[in-house]
Amino acid sequence: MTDFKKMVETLEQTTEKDRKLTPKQEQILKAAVEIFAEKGYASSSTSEIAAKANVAEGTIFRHYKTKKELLISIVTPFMTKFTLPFFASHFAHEVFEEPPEGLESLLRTLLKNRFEFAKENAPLLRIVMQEMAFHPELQGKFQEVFLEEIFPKFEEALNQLKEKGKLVEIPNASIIRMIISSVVGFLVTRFIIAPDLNWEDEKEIDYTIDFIMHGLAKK
Amino acid sequence: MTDFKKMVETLEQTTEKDRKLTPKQEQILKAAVEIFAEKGYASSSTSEIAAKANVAEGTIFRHYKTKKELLISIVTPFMTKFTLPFFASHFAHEVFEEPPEGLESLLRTLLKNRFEFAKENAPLLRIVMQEMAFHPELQGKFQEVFLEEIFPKFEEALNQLKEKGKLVEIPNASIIRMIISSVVGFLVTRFIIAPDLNWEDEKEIDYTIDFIMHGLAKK
DNA sequence: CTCCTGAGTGAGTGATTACTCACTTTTTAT
DNA sequence: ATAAAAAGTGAGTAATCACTCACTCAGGAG
Repeated sequence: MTDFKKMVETLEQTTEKDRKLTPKQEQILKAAVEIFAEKGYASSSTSEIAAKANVAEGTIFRHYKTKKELLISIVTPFMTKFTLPFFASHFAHEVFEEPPEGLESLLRTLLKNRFEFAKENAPLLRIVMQEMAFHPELQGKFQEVFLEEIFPKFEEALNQLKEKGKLVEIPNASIIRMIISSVVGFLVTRFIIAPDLNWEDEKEIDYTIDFIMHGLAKK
Repeated sequence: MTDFKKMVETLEQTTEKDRKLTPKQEQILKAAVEIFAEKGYASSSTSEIAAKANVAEGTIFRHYKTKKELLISIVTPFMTKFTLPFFASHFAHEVFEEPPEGLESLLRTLLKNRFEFAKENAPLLRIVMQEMAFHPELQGKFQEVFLEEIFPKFEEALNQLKEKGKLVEIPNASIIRMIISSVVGFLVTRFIIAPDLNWEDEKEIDYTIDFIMHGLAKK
């Protein structure tokens, strides 16, 4: 009985992973996210993070062996959550229903989900885009999550649409690149480059979807 | 006669600006570009740059007062050259001729130019994209060059096309965002994210142009 | 109560940093 | 040929960096 209980606890720990955080630990993560986003990882000092978190510098290294480990434990859960919607049941199957707007509803779901997520996690988005280039560990996570999970699902959906003659006949990789360029280009402009403009989000989302739809429609 | 000669020389100096570089100075710039691109500005040390350039560390500071000044004198000419084609005579006027393919030829010229430029300056492209976020001085240059020069010319061209009924009726800012997202998305994927793939450049350029053209065509 | 473990601390450490400066060498002007 | 200016040098410096360590403290188990 106690064994079973422990088993459950262990299971919860491994699935929830980063729950059960000390208050100070949360303060550290919050401060680190803000400072990393503002000045970049390399220009942020652990002493500054400690100060902003109202914590002794040693406390940081009690929980994270190195500064880089702190970065990774910030970025990894973000990347995992970002990809979750792609495994939501209706993503891959949405394509099969409602033939006329198969791609459109797929895109709309995708874009609206990612929009809300980016809105609530703009600093994290910034950190990921900035630091990806320099940390092989992050590139590894990205590959794991994008190339091996998202890309294949995406490709499967595109093949279905091509068979129905709804899509231009160009390589899937090119199509995916164009979709992601448009989506990321919008999100980055909206939340990183010019977050203070007076954005009409609903309209911009519609424009972006129309652009992609017409750009990819069978001629 | 000598006065006239001096005048010409002065004129050449001010127009050519950063010519007449010492050999060592060129070595410094070359090494700095490589190291900045590889590890990022903040993680690059002046001592490492000096070593790679086969130069004493003091020599760097003889020519550039600070490390940041070195970065700026690398990035600024790049940004200036990148915008030059937008003032080439046939860019703004191209729209007026050959009504049927006004936008297409405009895009093709734009993309092919920028493609070749990015190809020859991939490390610089990387540095600009990475460091823009953290250095207000670079953001200022960008604003100067993009918002006050490129954007207006772009808008003018788009308005002409709209009058001819060739373009969707959505805000110019959105159209420009979509075009640039597609172009930059292609260049970044091609030269920064996955430069080692077997790219069929000609085809990808065509796909990208077709995508933009159909995405923006009047419905 | 005692013992133990994990959280929290902050002064201390060696390495590295951007930058300086007194000096030598090279280039240029006359 | 000579002087002045510019280019180049490398040891030296103060500041800052990520990280360590001996320690205190709180609280749960026995």
